[in-house]
Amino acid sequence: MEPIPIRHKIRNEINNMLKHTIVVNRRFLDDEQLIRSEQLAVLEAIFNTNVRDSEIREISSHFGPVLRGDHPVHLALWGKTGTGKTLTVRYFLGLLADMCQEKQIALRQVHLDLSIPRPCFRALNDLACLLDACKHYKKGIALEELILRIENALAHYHGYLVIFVDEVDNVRTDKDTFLSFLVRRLPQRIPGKLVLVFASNRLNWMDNLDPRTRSFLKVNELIFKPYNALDLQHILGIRVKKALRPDALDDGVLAKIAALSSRDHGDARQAVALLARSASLAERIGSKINLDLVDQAASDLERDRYVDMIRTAPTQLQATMLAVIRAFRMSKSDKQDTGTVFAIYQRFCQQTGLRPLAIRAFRDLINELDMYTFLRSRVLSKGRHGRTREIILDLPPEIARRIEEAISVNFDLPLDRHHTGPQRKLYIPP
DNA sequence: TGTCCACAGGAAATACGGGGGT
DNA sequence: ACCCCCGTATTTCCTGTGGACA
Repeated sequence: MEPIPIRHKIRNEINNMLKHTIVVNRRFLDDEQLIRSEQLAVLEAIFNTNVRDSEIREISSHFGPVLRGDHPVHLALWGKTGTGKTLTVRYFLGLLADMCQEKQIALRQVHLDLSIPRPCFRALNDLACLLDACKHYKKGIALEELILRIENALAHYHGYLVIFVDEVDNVRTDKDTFLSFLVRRLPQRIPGKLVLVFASNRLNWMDNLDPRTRSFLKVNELIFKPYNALDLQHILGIRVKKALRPDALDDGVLAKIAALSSRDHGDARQAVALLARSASLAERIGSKINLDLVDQAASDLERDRYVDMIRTAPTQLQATMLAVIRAFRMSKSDKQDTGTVFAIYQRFCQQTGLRPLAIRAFRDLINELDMYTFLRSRVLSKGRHGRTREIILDLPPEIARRIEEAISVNFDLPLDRHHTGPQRKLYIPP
């Protein structure tokens, strides 16, 4: 007698869900799941609404001379994340490669993606891999050796070589070495025609560069403006058409998503993510996507961003964050200083067996948390009572609680008492 | 006016572990 | 197997400092 009602229940449940299906084709809400041709189709649809028209025209005229056999100067692109630099350039370079092939012009293009920060060494290593010059090394090989291998790999190539350096300013240690190699040394050592394309999200990334490199660097600059609400509406509209049922949206939902996204970043990827999240919330409660759901989705996304970040962060950074949270919980004051938080951190280390860091390193961790907006801090002098960094935690309590949870889970696991493992930098989701 | 607190944060030194060369 | 080099994380050492208080 038991199984039948359950079967009914399940059947009802599923039917109910199907009835409320909003997402017809989920893949179009997530670029990662699209195959290349679909990505290009979406991209072309976007370009066809004239959204990145002027930028494409500029890039075309920059590279046009290649088809005549001329050698264009380098190109520097500036624009915030999610303004389509990467996609536009890759799309364009793919097209250019095709055209060159038709005309029997040798052109090789590589995409050096530095979207996660890495030191000069890693960056060069990646480049070497892209050029099939060597395998991936972790350490232990001299920079000079890497450079020689890259040069050797290109020693007999006479055509064009376009290197698209994505997010240049993510080269942390020794950006000068990296760029001076690309800009000054490489062109002189290889017979091919080198064209560099730099993309960056800081306008002034060239300012604090070795002056010798800068004077060597002849570039054409191009700025990608953040998408405005209207552009975003176009972009979202295309996704909606491909992914959702036609009547799934309330009036004004698209406009609201576009407005929210353009207000605080103008990032198309985040706008699409917000749409996707709203859709899945709507599906769960079986309604259309309405304005309230958009708000809720926005706050969910923010929460997830923090929690994901802290979960993938190095152990010591997690411990620091936990110490900060505990400090606030214990004192009820809305301000804390480095000393007190450090004491709490040390006690925490004692309890869990984590090897405590010295105060100097701890201060750097606090700064890192500040950078990623887990907290706010500023140096403050209290006269006789010394000077300290005042720490303010202004995360919504709900988010703070989730963060604490995520960290605690991590520390419940048995710990390596002599943990001295290398500290990874915080992973920033693209 | 000078003192002195309680740190900030730069620089140099050290520790560490991977990896090539032999 | 051994040595040495390298990049990176962390420590040690150090100088600097805004302003309340005497």
